[in-house]
Formats: sequence, C-alpha cells, structure tokens
Amino acid sequence: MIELSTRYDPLAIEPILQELWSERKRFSPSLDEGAARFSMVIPPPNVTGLLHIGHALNATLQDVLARYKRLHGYDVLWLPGVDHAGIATQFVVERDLLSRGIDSRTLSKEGLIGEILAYKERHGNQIFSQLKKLGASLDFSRSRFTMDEGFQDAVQAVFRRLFKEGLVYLGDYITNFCVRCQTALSDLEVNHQSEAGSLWLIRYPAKDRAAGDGVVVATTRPETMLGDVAVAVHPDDPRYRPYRGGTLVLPLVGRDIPLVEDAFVDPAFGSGAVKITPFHDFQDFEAAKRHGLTGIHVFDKDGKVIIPGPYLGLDRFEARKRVVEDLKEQGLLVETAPYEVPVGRCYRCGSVIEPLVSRQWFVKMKSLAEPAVAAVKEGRLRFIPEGWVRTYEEWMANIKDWCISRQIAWGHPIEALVCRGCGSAFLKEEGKPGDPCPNCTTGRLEEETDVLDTWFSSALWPFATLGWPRQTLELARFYPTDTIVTGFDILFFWVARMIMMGLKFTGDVPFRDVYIHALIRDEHGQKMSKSKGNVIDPVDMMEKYGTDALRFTLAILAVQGRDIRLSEGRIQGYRTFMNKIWNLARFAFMNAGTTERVKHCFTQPPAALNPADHWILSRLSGVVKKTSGFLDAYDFSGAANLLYHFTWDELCDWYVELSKIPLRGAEGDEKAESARHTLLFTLSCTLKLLHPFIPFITEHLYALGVGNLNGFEGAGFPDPSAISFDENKAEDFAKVIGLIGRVRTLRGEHGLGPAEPLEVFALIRSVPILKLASELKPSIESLARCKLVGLDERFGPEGVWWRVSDGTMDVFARPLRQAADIAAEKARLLKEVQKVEGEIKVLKARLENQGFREHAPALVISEHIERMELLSKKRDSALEHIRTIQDHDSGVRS
RNA sequence: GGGCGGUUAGCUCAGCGGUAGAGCAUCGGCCUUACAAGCCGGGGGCCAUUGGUUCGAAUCCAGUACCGCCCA
Repeated sequence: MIELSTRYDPLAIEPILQELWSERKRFSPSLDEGAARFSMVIPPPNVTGLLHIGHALNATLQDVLARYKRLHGYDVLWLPGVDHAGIATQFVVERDLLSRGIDSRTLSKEGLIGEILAYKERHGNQIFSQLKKLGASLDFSRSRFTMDEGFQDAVQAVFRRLFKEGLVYLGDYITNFCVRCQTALSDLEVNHQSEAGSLWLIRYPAKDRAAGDGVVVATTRPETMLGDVAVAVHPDDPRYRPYRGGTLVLPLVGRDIPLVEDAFVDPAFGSGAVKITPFHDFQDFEAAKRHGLTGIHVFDKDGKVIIPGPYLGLDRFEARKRVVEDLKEQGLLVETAPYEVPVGRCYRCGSVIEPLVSRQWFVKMKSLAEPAVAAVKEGRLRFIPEGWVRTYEEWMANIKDWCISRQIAWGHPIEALVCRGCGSAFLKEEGKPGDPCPNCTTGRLEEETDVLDTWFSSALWPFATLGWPRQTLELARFYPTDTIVTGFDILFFWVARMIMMGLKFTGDVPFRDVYIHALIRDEHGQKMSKSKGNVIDPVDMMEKYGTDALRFTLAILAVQGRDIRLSEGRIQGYRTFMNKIWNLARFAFMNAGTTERVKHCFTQPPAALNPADHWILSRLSGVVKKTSGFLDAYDFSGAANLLYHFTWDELCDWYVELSKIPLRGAEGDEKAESARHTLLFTLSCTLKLLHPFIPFITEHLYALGVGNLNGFEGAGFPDPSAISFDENKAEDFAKVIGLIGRVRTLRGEHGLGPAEPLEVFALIRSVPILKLASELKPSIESLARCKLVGLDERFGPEGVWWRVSDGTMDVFARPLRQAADIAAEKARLLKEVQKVEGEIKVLKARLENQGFREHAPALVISEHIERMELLSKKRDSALEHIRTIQDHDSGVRS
C-alpha cells in the first residue's frame, strides 16, 4: 500500500525531482523523425541576471506549453541561453570595480573585458539553476550564449551581408548619447518622461534696432544656447511678422543668427519662438538641415562645454546655472516659469541623455520592415493577443534607422576598417589598418573599436541558437520555432527585430506564434522595485510555499491583455490547492490496496461503473477537451481555473465523498471495485491534466501510482475517446446531487447543526431519477446527513415539513428532535416566493414581447419557456406549502 | 499630440449579445478517520457615466469622466 503524510511538503520532493530530471536528460528532444516537433527558444536573460518574478512568469508559461506538448507526443525542444547584455553587464561590473576602488576608465579595453569575464565566471549562469528550481523543462545540454563561438560567426555573417548590401552604413548623425555609459544608444534605449523643470524666456535682441527690441525665445535648456544657429517661429505667427528675414544677436556670445520660419514650431509653446541648436536637439538637427544651417558642438562626450570662453569645461548642469545667472545680470532673462520638461534617460543607468552628433553605424530599416509587416498581414505569424498587431504595425510603419554602434568594451566587435578622414568604411578583409584610404587622398584606415548593440545579436536568437549560418540538423528540424513567449516591453527591442532578421537571413519567420504576456505588478498595481520594497522574489516564494504553488498562481493570473497583480496571499492560497491534490491522492491510495492494482487502475479506464462513476467520468471527459481547447488558445488562466474547480469542487467535494459509500464494501465487492478503479483512473487523468502547471507534485504522485520513476514519460495526454460512460446516467446522477444540495440548504437555513437528526422525503416526478434516488439511498443519507424516509412520484408527506422545490423535485425535511419551526419556515418560503416571482415577471414580460418571439432563436425561446415553467412550479410548491403549514398551524391551535 | 488598455461584490479579477460569476474577505454551523492549508450553508452588485444599435446590452457602437501604459 502507498502511504502519504497528511500534509504536502514540497521541499521534500522538489529537489529530488529536479535532480532526476537533469540526470536523465528528460528534456532533450529525441530527434525522432516520426514524431511531430514543437520548438521554442527562451527569451535569453542577462548572463549576470537573477531570476525575478517576470522571468518566473515567462518561464512558467513556456513550461506549461512544453510539458503539454510532450504529453501530446510532440518531440519538444525548448532551448535555453543567456544574453551578454553589453551595457547592462559592463555597468554592473564597473560599479563592482568602483566599490573596490578601481576606476574602470583606468583599465585598458582588454583589461576591462578580463574583469567582465571574471565577473561572469563568478556570477554568471546563476539563473540556470534558478530556472531548474522552477521546474523549467529546458534542454540545458543545448544552452547558448550570445557571445559564444558559433554566435560570433552568426553575428559577423549578418553584419557582413548587411554591409555588402548597403543596409549598414557609417555616418555623422545626431544620436542619443549616455555620458555615464560613454556610448551612443538607440532610440529605444532611452526612457522618455516628464520631470519638474523650468521654462525660461530669454530676449534675443534684434540687430540694428532699438535697445529692448528683440524676440523672446522659450527654452527648457538655456545652456545649449551657446550652440544656437538660428531662432525659429511659425510662418503664420503674426507676432513675428516685423522680424521676418531679420537678424538677432545671440546673447552671451554676441554671434549674429537669423530668424527663420518653420512649420514645426508650435506657436502655443512659450512665446512661440524657439532657439535652434542643431547638434543637441533632434528636432533642431532636422530643422537646421531644412534651412541649410551648420551646427556647433556645445558639449563633449562627458557632457562638458567645449566652446572657448567663460563656460569652457563646465558640466551641462553647472553651465545651465551660470548661463541663467549671466542672462539675469544682463537683463535678458524675461521670465522663469515652472514647467514639466520632457527628459530622456538612459534605460540602464538612468543618466540624462545628451543628444550628440557623432559618427555611428546604422542599419537601414525600411526594406527589412516591409516583409516583416507582410508576414503578419498574411498570417504567417500571429500575435496573441492579437491587439498587439496594431502596435507592431504602427512602429514598423514609422521605423527609423537603427543605431547599432556602442562605444563600450563588452560586445561583438564591428569587424570593419574606417577612414577617420572621409568617413568611408570597409569590411575587415578589404584592407588592413594603416593602409591609405581608397576613397580620399589624406586618410588612413583604422580598425573600428566600437562594438555592436546587444540587441543586434539578440535579433538572431531563434536561428543562431540552432546553428545558423551552418545548416545543422537542429536548424532543419526545429526552425521556424513554433512559439515565442515574451513580455510586451521588448516587443520592439527584440520581437520585431527577430522577425525582420529571421525573414532576411533564413527566408522564413522565426516563429509562428508570438504570445505576449502582461507585466507583473504588486497587489495595488504598482510596479515592483527594490526602492519601493514591494518586490516579490520568486525564489523566496518557491522556498516558502513550494514551486508548484508559485507556478499555479502565475498561470491562473495570466489573463490576456491585463496587468497581473500579484500578492503573496494568492500564492499561499494556491498552496492549499496543492495540499488538496496531495490528500486526494492520499485518500485514493489508502483505499486502493496493492501497488499492482493502483498501476492497473491508473493506466486502464474502468469498465463496470456505478452511477456516480458515470457522472465523474462524464465531467472528466468534458474537462479534458476543454483543457486542450484552452491551452491550444494560450488561455493559461482558463485552463488553470477549470482544473482547479474540477479537482476541488467536483472530484474532491462530490466524487470522493460519494465513493466512500461503495468503498466501505468488502474485498471483492463489485461496487467497491468500480469506485476504486474510477477514483484512481480519474486521479491519474487529473494529474496529467495538471502536470504542465504543477510538475513536481503531479509527477511525484503519478510516479507512485504507476510505480515507475519516469513518471509521465510516455504517459500521453488523457484521451476522451477512451473514456466510456453513459451520458444519460451522468445527467440523472446530477439530479441526485441536486437533491443532496437541497437538503443541505434546508438544514443550513434553519440553523440545524450537522449532528441534528433529520428526516427527508423526496417527491420526484421522474421515474428514472426516482429509481436512481432509491438505489442511492445510502449515498443520499450519508452526504445529506439525514434519514430518507420516503420517495414518491406523485404525493408529498403528511404533517409539518420544511419544503423546497426546483420545479422537478420537491424535497421535504424535518428535524427529529424538535418541532419544525413554522414561523421561520413561512418567512423563508415567503422570501423565496418573492424572489421567484421577480424572476417570473422578467421572463413573462420577455415572452409576451412580440419582437422577442419573432427574433430570438428558437432555442433561447424554449429555454425561457422551460425556465418559466420550472419557476412557476417552484412558486406554486412554495405557496401550496405555505397554505399547508398555515392550515396545520391553525389546526393545532383550534 | 498619436495609439492602446482599464473602470463588474469590501479587495483582486473572470465573463464580452440571451437567468450577474470566482478567489480572498465576511456571517452562521461543524475536529463527519483524505485534507482545519479542511467540510457544510448564507449574505453581498443600477456591471463608471450619457446616448445609440437590438426583441433583448455588463457584453456591440459613439461620446464623457477618471486611472494606467506605449510612442512622439
């Protein structure tokens, strides 16, 4: 006999299974040609990263899919890996060095890379062991790293081809520059937000006019005025007509600058006149181009002023203070007003971004974006939920060239030679450093020292991890992958770029389905952050409540199209569900006898069935189909909810209780045998259904049941067509459940404790159900805690009873040790009549409505009529009963 | 400024044309030998607001208000 403790202790079984799973390489694909394949790649976390709750959600959902597909017989590859995360990793290591008193700027590039590699050795790949702890069924033998050797080949092959096709170019443009990280960033790597600041109004005197005459310019960044080359106003703005074509004198500098007209100026902003600083503002850069103006560099890469004069060498923010002071002194500062200023900050370190003009590498995006949009339009690739298609298309339609060069040490090198003079670029093999530039007379070729944006390599993830550019077996079998599961925060960074690169370099989409899940917030909808102290650490949760409880919580909360609010209480709540499952198995095993018999019942559907067996198998069969439906549609929450309620409300609360009666039968008793078999079989199917969500407890229990450590290996998903039962019997049985429920309600509503003896009489107007109720007398008496004293098809009992009806069946009950309280019963019945009559009124009005009878579907009308009849009978029964007890009452009194 | 989403029970959320649901919380009764991390029963909602479409709207459409996110 299999014995279990009374409480489920996850910590006692999880480590053992984890160990077993990795030892046996259970999660490597068989590569069996005969089997259908299913593949996913994990969104690679940062190499030095730790598992946070978002990773836990992401990995849980993928694991549900992977395990579900394995149960369905697919040859599954779920491939793990990590991302080198250039800026983020270098940032972390530099901070670590600084805490040890080392300034990374004093190190050579090689020295810094050495430090990063050392750090990676110390802290890297921790996330893999955390993913194993989570039960993620990844094939760790195929782990990849975006900087590993094969990946380097892929990155360089892609760069080379894009370069040869003219899709990569080197140019002087304004880009977002982080003065802390000392590198250019792409548009996406800047977080834009509003911050409290000021709007300054500054008078720019008009040249050759009376003192005090001039144009008042509005700006949020006065320090950049040192590099102003013009002032712009809207062409239709009447306020500035008099200054048209005029010249202004730039304050503090004394340089002459023109007044230009440009429709990009918003007349409602400040004074309606803005300064043009081409080299430190994106809009101004474009405007200057339109007006043929040349820009002036104000700041260097450290954010310090480089213009000779009193401000030389000052930091941006210091320069701002000094400029404002000086303007005030000269009487040119008209006004300072509080203003919400749009500020761009580095998404890694949070420093204020400085737009700078510099020579950077770019990828031309337009021709890459077009096929990527078409792939979605043509349905070769789906977004789930599909609402994201619009966001995707919007971004793709307005896509800008992608700045891919980064001035950091940690990343894939840009293997190119550049001429500092004319800005020409060549592939590495086209020359060598020191060669004279073929395109100009003066320059010499130098090796490019910039590295590629991390996302450049991440964009190749789905195919580079499978061996591309080599034509490997894995690539042939598992590409395109089936599904990618990710958060919407990296839709542009990553998903869109993978689609573009996949199409460009493999000729096919990188995945068929993109499942986009929500971000996790705390229970009040706040973003989790260390500074707020509201972070829920998945590893803590696994240790406290068990991994399955955490996974189940995440899955059941994963509703499409809404943020997930997570509280520890929810996880605690689902821990009780794990305990419920444990005890369900405990009960089943307790009553099962030998392990041989358990194994048989676990794997073979029962043939001989009791009435309750028909019912639970019918329910089970429906649940199997619905679970598949939910999971095929990525409705994780729907599936988890369904399984939760089936397991708890139907299997545990009803079937287990019902099975106790036949299970009391002696050894060899047929009814006992059927119940035992059905219970064990239903348990085994339920474990399979739940397994994708909660792999540890289910595998442990299943392995015990079948007496085989390999658990679900080769078990297969429950097959509804193999479960036979009689649907009519199942439906009749549901009525008997209703009868029991009605007795319980009467007992509860009259405040009668479960120990108080109760007599019950049932008036059932259906012969088959009446017969079934008679057959199930012991079950009814046990579950409703009563004595069933009578069953009749036509007449109720004599005397004073409580009575409740659902229209088809009237249930009478009365306490044995006390008189039935007539006043209370009357009050209860009156309340019921009132409620029922309210409903009848609504139904009647609808049925009498001509339009309803003409337009509503026949089924809906017949349902209304049926319901109306039931309610009427219910009401009549109650009214009749009120009369009966009244008569009796007056009879007693007279 | 453009786009997207939300507003349903005290809290957190399902439902998305045909009788308003769940979990938690709450109230009443139970240690009924699988489970007190449990069992049985109950109460609680003009489905933000205004219009429209429809025989019928929490559900579809439009506007409004508030909340949130993304892009400029």
